[in-house]
Amino acid sequence: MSKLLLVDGHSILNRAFYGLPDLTNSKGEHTNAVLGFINMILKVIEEENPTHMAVAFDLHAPTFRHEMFKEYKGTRKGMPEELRSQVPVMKEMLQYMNVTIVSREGFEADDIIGTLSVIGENKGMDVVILSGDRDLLQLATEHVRVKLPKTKGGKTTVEEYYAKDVEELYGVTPKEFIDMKGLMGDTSDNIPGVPGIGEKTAGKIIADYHSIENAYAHIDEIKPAKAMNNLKEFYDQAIMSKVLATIKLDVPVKINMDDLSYSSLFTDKAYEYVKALELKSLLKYFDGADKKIAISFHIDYINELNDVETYFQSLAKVNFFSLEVFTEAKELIGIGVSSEEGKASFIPCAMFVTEELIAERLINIYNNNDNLIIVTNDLKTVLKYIPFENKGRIIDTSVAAYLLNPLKDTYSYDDIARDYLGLTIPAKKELVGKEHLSIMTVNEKNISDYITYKVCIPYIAYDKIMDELKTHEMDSLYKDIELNVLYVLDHMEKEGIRVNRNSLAEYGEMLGKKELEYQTRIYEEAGCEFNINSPKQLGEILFDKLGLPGAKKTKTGYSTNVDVLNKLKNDYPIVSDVLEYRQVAKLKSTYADGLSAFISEDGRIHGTFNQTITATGRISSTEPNLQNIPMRTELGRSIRKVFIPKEGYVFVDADYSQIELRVLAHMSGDEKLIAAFNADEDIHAITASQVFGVPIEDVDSLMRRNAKAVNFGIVYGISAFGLAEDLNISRKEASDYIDSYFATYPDVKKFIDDSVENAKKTGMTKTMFGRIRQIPELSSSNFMQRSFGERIAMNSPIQGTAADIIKIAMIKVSDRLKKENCESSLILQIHDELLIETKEDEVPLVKKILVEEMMNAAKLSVPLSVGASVGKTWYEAK
DNA sequence: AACCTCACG
DNA sequence: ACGTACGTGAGGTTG
Repeated sequence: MSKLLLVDGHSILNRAFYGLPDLTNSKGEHTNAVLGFINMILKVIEEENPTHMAVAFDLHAPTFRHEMFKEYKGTRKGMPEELRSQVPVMKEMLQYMNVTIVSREGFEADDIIGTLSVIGENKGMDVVILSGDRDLLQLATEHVRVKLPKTKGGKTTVEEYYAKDVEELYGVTPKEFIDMKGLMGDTSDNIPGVPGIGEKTAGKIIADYHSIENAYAHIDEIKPAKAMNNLKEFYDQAIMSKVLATIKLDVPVKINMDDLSYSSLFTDKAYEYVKALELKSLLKYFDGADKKIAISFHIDYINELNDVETYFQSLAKVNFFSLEVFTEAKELIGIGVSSEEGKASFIPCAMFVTEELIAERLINIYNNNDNLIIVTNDLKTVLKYIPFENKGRIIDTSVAAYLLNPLKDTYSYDDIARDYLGLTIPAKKELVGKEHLSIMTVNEKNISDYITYKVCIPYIAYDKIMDELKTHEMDSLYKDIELNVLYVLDHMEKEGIRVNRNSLAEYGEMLGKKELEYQTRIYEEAGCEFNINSPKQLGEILFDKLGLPGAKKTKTGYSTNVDVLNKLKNDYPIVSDVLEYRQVAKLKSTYADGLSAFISEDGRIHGTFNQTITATGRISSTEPNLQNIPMRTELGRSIRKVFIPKEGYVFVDADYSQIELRVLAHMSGDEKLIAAFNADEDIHAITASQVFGVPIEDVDSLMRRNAKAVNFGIVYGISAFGLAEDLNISRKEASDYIDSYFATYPDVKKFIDDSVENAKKTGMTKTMFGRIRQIPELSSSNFMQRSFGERIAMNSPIQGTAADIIKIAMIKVSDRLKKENCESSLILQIHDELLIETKEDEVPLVKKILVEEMMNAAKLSVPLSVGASVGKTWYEAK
């Protein structure tokens, strides 16, 4: 079956332009729309496998009936030059890519697409139309499908419509859709329609009467009366609107379908042009073809114990190999090794080849060859099965790739291959999908491919990725901090934290009772039963049924968050009950019930600490999240009583005081802020005293509260709006606070200005220890996005440096515990806090180690203050 | 899957 | 005019 792909050129280019951040190459040419367009059609081509393809463009600048008009009409500035310049570039690129461009004097792209779709359909082809313009929905039939890409929150989803889908959505057929448009009009397309008839009424009328003409014939039946009268009066205008809205299907295109037959886009000429435009991310498609041929992948299975032993003997002689573990439900299925480009060996874990044997042999090999370097893409998981000692000779490519670009969601082998080798390798999901990975399935073609790629890619990518780290001056950050902290995290995960199961269950029951009490009261106060957990239902009860004031809207309905409810709670008992209910419901579901599901057989919770998630360099914690255990309210905080040390042990907990503000003082070099910290007093009070110019003893609680909010604001990337929101004051007042803050600490002002300026110049921020974070938002043409980028530029160096420092502290603490032969273990990190399960007789030593190593983790121009305390539960130790 | 809400630093 | 404080993860509802 042949398939015709028709692309609405201007419309898709337009979508790409507004959907992507501005992108310029070294010659200053804007290229985002071209890049987005190509990516879009590549994706569609991959999905659809068309046999024929054409792109339609309007011959002149788009006319009134075109989508693009909508976009630039809004600003009344015409098509932005950044986009205009990309139109001829795109056309040229398409020529090089063997894609036929169809344009015709006097006709719009819509009309050409409509005509071609009819021709294609008549020839018995499947037709796919790609456009950003909903008007093209009128072209949908049983065999013509319209694809509408939508960008929502940076992600592109594609809606697809056959005729029946249009009917389902609008209740009218695609042909009737034109009549509907004739009635409702379209201001952005200059289609007047009938006044007073909107989408709803139009849809209903056309659903009932199927055309404007027929509706007019039954004009007396039309409801509501307003619509009837207006249709009477504006009938001619309605008919004219219908004509305007109708896409022509009979353009004399003089195109032979054979001319549109699809062939590879990746021609030599296209390659040259892509290179000239510096569309780096596209080069892989051209390179990819070459490299795929250059590297052939192969896998061997080594099953028998004898062969395995022989293999390990040979492995002991090489100085470099990659290693991956393969597991199912936490059980080791086997290991994969590559010591030659593209060649993988798989050793299944079965019979005499036990997990222990594999681990023992590999550790031996590692320990007996000081020149050996092992590379893997997931070292922390490897360590769970093969507990290598940290000798600094095992490299984790995923952590390296994270340092090079911390903004990505995943750093799997396919990501590494794409980003560092320009290779397109199928992802695990494509190869394995939901299939079970097990000893039984490892020989299946798709699964053995998966194993091969996963094992081979780190081996091949190692050089490139280490080079990149050097180029970005992050080799020390990587080897001295990240690779070491990885072992600490591994240790923390293995240790876990002990939880008192019974106390946790009791805590949950207590919350359950409270939850029920509040629920009953709320139902009474509301006069009906409803789902309090549903913001939608709650909002309707509070603001519609009970008519409470202060309703704020979110995208989907009323906002019912704490800020809104807190303002109402004193006047309305139901609101304070809802707040209480929310609190206990949260504590019960997330913490009491949530945590108990994670308690292992050993009575401990072994969470995961993620090293490659955050944009700033912090660690994150999942399954469960042990970094957001309640603290701020007494009821919540009391859950910390169920976290207990093992027999003969206690907890020692230490945290940094105001580490981010101290980092700010150091990085900005602001004398006065540094002096404030050297005074070793309440920093918010001193700030208040300095900003408001009063002696510290005269600082009242309001002044301190304001100063504290400004301090936070500075760290978050100050904005008058945000501060005003937080303090519930006007923007003017907030702005005055900020001004006086900056007047007091001029070098802080200079520092954050420099941070933003530098980030705009380089596209990224850097921490004291060289950790980078790209900020694509900074080059956005969207004000909000750009402002967000600026705040990120202010915050990331500070939050990131603090993250670097605590990572250093973790390594130093952990090393020191080992050096002093302690049996105590670091078990949790909560951003500025470390928790050590401490053997009772080691308490004084552990306390000393924690405070010393945390304080000495970095040398700043202000002291790093650390507080430590001891307790029989986490609750007591805080 | 998207959204809201809320727990932590 | 734009309409948000920075960084996370999890549970619940809803479409």
